[in-house]
Amino acid sequence: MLTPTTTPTVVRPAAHSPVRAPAAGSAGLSASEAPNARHVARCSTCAMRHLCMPQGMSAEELPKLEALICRARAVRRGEPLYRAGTPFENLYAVRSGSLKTTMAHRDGREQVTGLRLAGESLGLDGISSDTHACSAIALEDSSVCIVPYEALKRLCRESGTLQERLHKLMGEQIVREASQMLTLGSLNADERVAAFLLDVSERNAQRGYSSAEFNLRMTREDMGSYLGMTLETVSRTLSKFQKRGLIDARGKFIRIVDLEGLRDL
Amino acid sequence: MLTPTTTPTVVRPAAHSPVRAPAAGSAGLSASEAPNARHVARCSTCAMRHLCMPQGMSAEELPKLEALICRARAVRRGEPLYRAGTPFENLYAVRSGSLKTTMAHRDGREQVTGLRLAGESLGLDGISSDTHACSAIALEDSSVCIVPYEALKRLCRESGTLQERLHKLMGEQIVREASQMLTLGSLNADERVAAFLLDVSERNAQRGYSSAEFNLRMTREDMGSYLGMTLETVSRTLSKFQKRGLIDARGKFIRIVDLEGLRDL
DNA sequence: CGAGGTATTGATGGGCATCAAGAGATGTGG
DNA sequence: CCACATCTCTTGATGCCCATCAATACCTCG
Repeated sequence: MLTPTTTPTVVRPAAHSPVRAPAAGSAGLSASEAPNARHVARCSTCAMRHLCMPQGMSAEELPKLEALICRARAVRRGEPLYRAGTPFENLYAVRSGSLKTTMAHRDGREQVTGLRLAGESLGLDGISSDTHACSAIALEDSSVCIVPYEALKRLCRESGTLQERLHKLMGEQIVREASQMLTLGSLNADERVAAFLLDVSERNAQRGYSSAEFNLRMTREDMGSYLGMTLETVSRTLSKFQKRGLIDARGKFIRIVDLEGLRDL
Repeated sequence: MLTPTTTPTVVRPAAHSPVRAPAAGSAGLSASEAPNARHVARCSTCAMRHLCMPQGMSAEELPKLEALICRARAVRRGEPLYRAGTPFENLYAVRSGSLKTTMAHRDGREQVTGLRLAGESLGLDGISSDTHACSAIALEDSSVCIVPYEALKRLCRESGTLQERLHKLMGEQIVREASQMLTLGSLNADERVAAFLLDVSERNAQRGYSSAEFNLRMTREDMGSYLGMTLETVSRTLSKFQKRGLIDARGKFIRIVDLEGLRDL
């Protein structure tokens, strides 16, 4: 359902990336992105039937689902997919690229509350009040699948499998956020940065990308904001990890050298 | 649905509370708790039809819903309603009393991740993996309504209203947790404590209790854990607020004197 | 190439953790 | 009902982690 039509077999090399991540895995799905059809593209070779409903959805339900989700939208780096305060209509799944979610305090202070990588879902923050509580900003030129919420809800009433998927998706976000509360509330700077790197690594692995190296498109400031610390402390911590031989960081490209070492912080 | 059969008109005086909170509001619902029927009690005078589905549920759907939810469970202070790692089967709604949710880090460090007051729901942390990610511990002798999740899911497919309610409930938790991430990541000690007091105050108001004064059954340590600081800092901060005339705190009983003052921190 | 955003590294100070001691609250058993 | 043990809270003294300020180097893109 909210698994997008992305290409988990290939680590998309970043424009201007100093180092290229090698391909990893091989799920045998062909890419389907149409980078030139900018704002609305059909997911024609949509791999949905493989990716979205792995656990048995009846044959008659499938076409409805595909009809629902087969729209895509491109978002340029720095641009919002949606803004806090705007009406909630759609859920999204990241097809390619990555986005950050941010939330603002009453006084205007803004904080990064989440990072969404290719294959992950987006927009659940709008369900509670029909208005988005967060903004979603592209960290690089990205593409998302659009899932109209009202239509999805209707489908969920017809398909228990789909309902189950949606519930799990929400449940996962609840647990992920609680876990981030732990990070922010209990860990020191080193532990926070390590936890973050391990989290991204693991999520990459889950989507079929490399768990050992990746391009983190967030700035140090974004990371700091997400981790409740300053960009300087993030930078210092990464340098320290580098000196200790835990990671190999060159700007936004990060290679994890000693996974266990990071876990043992 | 997950609004329990509680009595929002009366502030239940705490045993051993030095000060009694006055009654507030008057929704005209009679209390229905049976404190002696310890472990399983029928919510016989269940006020569900008033509280749970305020936004139009069809007459034929109601009986099913009542049949589903009409079980209660008592939890003694300090006892778990459920523990992290145990199988997920039910959602809960707090009928009376209050509970904290806690989550443990890999190394065993435990942190309070939430506070649930009478009228609030509990257990969503189990949906994602069929296993609870958090533990729920009673802060005082409490009573909860039990809502079997599988049965609820089935009902949600028959009733769009119910489906909507469940989605909103999950969405609200997602936003609430994101908001707590802001608190932990961006605010200093004073601001955190103020934000917490204001949050509890507002939630009390929403449920028909007093927003100006309440018994916070958490210890200073629980509060500190929830707010990412030490119990000493919590205590100092409350004392400081007291000196400034912002609150009147006597142990666990707290009266908010200057709401605006707290907001303006 | 040059400008603006981004990252690194150093020096300094403050906010909050930590350690400590004592007062108060709570629950129990005689 | 009181005495005692235990938990909880308050307040003080000290030190450390990380924010802040600052300067420079580095990317990245027009």
